[in-house]
Amino acid sequence: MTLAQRLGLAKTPLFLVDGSAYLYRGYHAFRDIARSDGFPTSALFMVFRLLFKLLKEQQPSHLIFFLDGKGPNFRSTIYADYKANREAMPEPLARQIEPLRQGLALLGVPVIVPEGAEADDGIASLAARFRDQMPVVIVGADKDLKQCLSEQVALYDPSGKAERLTTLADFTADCGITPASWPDLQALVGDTSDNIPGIPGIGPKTALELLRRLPTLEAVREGLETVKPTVRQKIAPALAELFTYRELTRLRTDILPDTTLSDAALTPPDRDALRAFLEGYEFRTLAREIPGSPPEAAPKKEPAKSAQLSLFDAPGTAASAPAAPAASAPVAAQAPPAPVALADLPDAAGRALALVPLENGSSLSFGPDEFFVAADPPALAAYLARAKRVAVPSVKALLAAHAAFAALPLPLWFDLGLAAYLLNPEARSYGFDRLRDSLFSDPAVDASTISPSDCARAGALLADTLSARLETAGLTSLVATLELPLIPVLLAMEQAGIGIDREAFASFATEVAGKLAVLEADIVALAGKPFNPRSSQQLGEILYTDLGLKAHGKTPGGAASTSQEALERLAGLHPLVDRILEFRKLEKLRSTYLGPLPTVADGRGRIHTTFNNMATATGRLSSSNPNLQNIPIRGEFGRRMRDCFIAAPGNKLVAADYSQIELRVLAHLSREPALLDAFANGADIHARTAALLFDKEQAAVAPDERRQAKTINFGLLYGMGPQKLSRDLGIKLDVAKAFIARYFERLPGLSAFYDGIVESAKAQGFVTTLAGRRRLLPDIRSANSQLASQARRQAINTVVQGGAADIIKMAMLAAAGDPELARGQATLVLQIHDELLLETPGETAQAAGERLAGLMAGVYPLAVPLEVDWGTGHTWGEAH
DNA sequence: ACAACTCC
DNA sequence: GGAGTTGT
Repeated sequence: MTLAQRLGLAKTPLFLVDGSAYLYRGYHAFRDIARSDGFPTSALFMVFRLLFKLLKEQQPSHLIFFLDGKGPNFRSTIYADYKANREAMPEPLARQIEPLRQGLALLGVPVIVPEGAEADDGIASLAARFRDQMPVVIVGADKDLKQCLSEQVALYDPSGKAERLTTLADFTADCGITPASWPDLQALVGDTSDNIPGIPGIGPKTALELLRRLPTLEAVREGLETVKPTVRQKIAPALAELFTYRELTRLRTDILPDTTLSDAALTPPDRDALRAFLEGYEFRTLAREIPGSPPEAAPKKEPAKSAQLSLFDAPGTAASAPAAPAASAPVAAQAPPAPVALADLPDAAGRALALVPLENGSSLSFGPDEFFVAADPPALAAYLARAKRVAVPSVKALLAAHAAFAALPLPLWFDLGLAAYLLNPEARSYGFDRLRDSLFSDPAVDASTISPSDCARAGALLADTLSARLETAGLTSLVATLELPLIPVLLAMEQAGIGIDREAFASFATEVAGKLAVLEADIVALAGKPFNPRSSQQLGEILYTDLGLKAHGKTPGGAASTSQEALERLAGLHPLVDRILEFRKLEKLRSTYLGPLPTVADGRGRIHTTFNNMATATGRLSSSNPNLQNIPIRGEFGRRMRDCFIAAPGNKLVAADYSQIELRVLAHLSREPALLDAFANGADIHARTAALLFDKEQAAVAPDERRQAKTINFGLLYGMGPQKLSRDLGIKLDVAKAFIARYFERLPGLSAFYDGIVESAKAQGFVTTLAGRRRLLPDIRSANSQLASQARRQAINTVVQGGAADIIKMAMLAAAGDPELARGQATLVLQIHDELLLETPGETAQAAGERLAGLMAGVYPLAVPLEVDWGTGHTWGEAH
């Protein structure tokens, strides 16, 4: 049944397709789809499959495919943060745009790219303009499109398994407000994907309740006195911003003034060219759907369906010439590399900006991967060696680009990204472009003398600005003694990599795959109908709708949760539940570790991660591509997994980890006598806490009491709230509250320490760690109690987690610079927050372990001893 | 983009 | 509390 029939329309509607949305969705959903030569085709596949479905089922006469306009649009001029946390279009997706335009031209589908606006704005404008001439169906899934709904305009999302048709009636029944109030709703609730904060503490429920009575922000402002005080308090201070947010969400209805209905008319496709195009991207099933295609031997998928495929014969049948493919001008032309120049050369006048264009006229660029267009790195390095200071976006990236730079003395470098990170470790990114732009919007900086395109001068100004700020913030020595020296160490670790045992991986993977196949068959049989157990959505439907099980908790998105925690509460109620839990465990193992890791190993069977030193708010490192900091260790498969990581032949691995480093940092900072005493005497800290909490001798503590104390001890590092504790422990909220109260009563030093942190954070606006690292926490002064207590938890966690991060970074420096370890040819290979992994010739392994443990334990004197557990072995599992 | 899972 | 990766 066509949509026209379902909607009771007399005419075939005009279809307006939110193309950009489907490109991204296809790109994300089928990341792995690519042509056999590796060219990514995921988004193309999604779009053409969608269009074929539409053309086939709906037989439209008019349809427009919209893409987002390039570059900044009017929204960023209203609000600088708009979509600020959205990255540029990923390169594999960008490469599909030109082919997409060609294919659409062959298909006869008109494409519109609204200039300075987004696809949604074009859709809203044309829907409003044409809806009186013919009914409109918007094809898309973006929730903001809901504001376009009217009697003549419906919203349709055919992608995915369950297609969705939303009409005005559906919307009204659902929300109880008119579509025109949608932007007002979003302004209140916020939208993370558009970086619209909304009002903290106001969710969809509160906002809808409000808007049903007062349907616009204006009405809310007028009737503010009638709003109940708890809500009013949250809204009142942000009233002005709310209007800005609404403008961002509100789609424009006044653009594309010159577009007429005839621009939306489909033209007949060039079937042969289209078929060749689809085959060229290896979309063989799609190609075969085009009438006149050779039936092809084997596949029995859709035998005689081509009879329905009159779609391509739509309105005027004549096989007229296809519209010319979009100009084949280089759409994806890369932005020209920013010319750079950041060396402060000694000069009579003080300094001259360097120029860095070299003899051959090439220049340095600041791309994350490529620093050189054509420059000769050794020549450049020699040139830079004459400088007093060289500022670069990322020293680590530069050193990684060519070994020649490693010869330059470390103090020469000024790392712009690192400086910006240390000044505010919560900013989104520290790329040069972002930093440069920030200069021009910073009221404290006079950037009037430089032009935005002059990267050389911008870079130098940035270096001056950041360096002065580091000084003011007391961060200079952190850079000089810890963060900068760590950079070559991290790079060396990345380059060393860690070996894997390919055979161990293979046999483990085979075993897991076998178990998964059995489980999946079982699961589907138990469910009674085919479904994908990887999909939480489908699983929720089976569990909570079909089987009628009771859901425990919801996801932030409002759906019934199928999380491990929720599922474990259902254990025993249905055999499906246990299998799903088992399936999830194995599937995670397969998809995250067993499958991908062997494929990223180099020719010598070693995996090289990237350690990011500007990623976390607390000063920890992070690891990515692949992440080697979350390799399983617990559970029945942990050991086996770590046994897949091995030393090179003749070598051994040494694993050394700090015991309870965060609790020790806490003991040190708080000087709480009970903690100091426990650690000084090598006591079991959790048992000791339990003894204190339950008023008994440590020897009399029951295992469950120890477990509870352990949960509290950990919760405490995270700033702990009674809610989370009661959930984790499975106890009532007031019991948890009483528990916490008693805890602080017995450990008064902690209580005082926490108060002190919060007080100083309030006074200064930031907290600092052992090494002087800082984190800004403006929210700690917020009148919004939710925000304030979140900031309070972050304050506590940052000094503890960040302090531990400082210590292990010092240990890494000590290990990397230690002559004894160097003599034994021991090299660092991994850091996992409280653990260091070293690879060393078998003969020196024992000595290296002892040495490493000694260095780690002695690197920073705390009020309690730092204990280090260590071991060696051929595999990582063994070394533990 | 979200939900789920891994680690410390 | 802090991360990264996978799947849909």
